[in-house]
Amino acid sequence: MQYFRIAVDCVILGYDNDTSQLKVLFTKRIQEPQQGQWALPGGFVTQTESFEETAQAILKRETGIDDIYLRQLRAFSLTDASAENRIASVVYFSLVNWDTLAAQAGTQDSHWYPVTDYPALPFDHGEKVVETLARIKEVVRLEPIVYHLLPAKFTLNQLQRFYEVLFGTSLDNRNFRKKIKKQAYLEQLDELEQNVSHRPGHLYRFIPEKYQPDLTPF
Amino acid sequence: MQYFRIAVDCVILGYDNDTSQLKVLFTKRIQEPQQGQWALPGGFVTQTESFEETAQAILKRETGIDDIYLRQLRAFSLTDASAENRIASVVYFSLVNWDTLAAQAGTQDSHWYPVTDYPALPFDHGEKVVETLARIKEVVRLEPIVYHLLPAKFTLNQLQRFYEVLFGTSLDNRNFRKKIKKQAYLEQLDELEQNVSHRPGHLYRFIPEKYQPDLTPF
DNA sequence: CCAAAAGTGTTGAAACTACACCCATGG
DNA sequence: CCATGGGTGTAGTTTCAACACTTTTGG
Repeated sequence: MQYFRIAVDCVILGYDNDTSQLKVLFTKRIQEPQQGQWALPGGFVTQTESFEETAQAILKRETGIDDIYLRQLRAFSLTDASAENRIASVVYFSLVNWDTLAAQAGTQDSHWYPVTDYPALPFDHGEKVVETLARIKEVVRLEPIVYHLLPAKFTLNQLQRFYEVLFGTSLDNRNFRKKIKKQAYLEQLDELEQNVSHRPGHLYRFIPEKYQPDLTPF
Repeated sequence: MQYFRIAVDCVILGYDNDTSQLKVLFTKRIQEPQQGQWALPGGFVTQTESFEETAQAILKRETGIDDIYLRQLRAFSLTDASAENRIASVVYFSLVNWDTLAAQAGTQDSHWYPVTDYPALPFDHGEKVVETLARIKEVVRLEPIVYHLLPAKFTLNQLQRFYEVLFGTSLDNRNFRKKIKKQAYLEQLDELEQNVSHRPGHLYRFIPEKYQPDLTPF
């Protein structure tokens, strides 16, 4: 009978509103193999933890934040495989609000890379990042998870820019506004953007309770 | 450091065109715990296999079929947990063409239950079935995986009935036909349904190559 | 007053909903 | 000729795509 060690790898994504870039967090590996290389933050599942608890601990360690959107991508079987020391991994992805991050710049041992431009990763970590991004595009179309990546208050144009960055398209501003303003889960606030050197936009916020999944066949 | 055994559990779904029922395959557990109870077919991952290979072996064993649509749902951490003998599980779901099945009736040790009415399952198997069905509804809206469940040649009304069963709604026949006939991946054949005591329907088939995923933001 | 982004409306095309009757086959 | 399900069209409504100019603010 075969026994495995199980690692949890986290694809932690943040969105930098200022530069309109989606970023992913890597950490320097402190152990062999591949010591010193950038890789997905991860850790082994311990005796008493669920996978999700392991993931939460990794997120807390890497970002300092407790309450983070977290969702499993899937399990990968051939991570770092060798007959003697076989490791499986379970990948979680999480979306963090860049504004609430202390270490936006990264540290000695961790760095946020744009998802469009990051170093080669060891093992199957590259595949994990790519698959996560594909999955997020799917989920975004079904549920408004976008809001985990944006500040609590945002303008419609910031929201539009995010969609454009994620899908790599450009959207018609008027049509986008018409469509998004019909969503019940968006609320316009009586506040304006601050400290911008142009006409300030109205701020909106997301009301998760008002989101209802669409259960129609097509 | 904690070591795990990893099981693969398979949620195997088939669609019975005659009764318009979606069914799931259970097998009798041959070992303790819960010996003799109906449960998801499963098996442990061996030394040299990937999870997917394990799943394929289970499918072959249970259905006799090699080439089956197979997709990972996700990993579950607390399956059959005890501190001494901790087991993780990875759930795959697969969609089989009921027509090609030898043992549609089930055997002594395996049985197809309607997804609307099946016995209580041990461990977290019930949760796994429920989550699989929810996931399939999501995926069906994005990709035409429906076709794995239907016979190679089918009528539009059979297809409609399937959607109705899966989503538990009823669809307008004329509108359904208009919509589905626009899909490039459906081809009308020069053949009619056989052996029905009413006007026979035209047969259609699915052309997977013609399916293009929709990559638009909304 | 200039630069920069916010905000707004209309029109034609396409898609969606609702709805009722005739047709082909087997028994 | 009866029962059963197969197959079809239209009209009103809604949604969608395309498109350009005025407004507000900071500097």
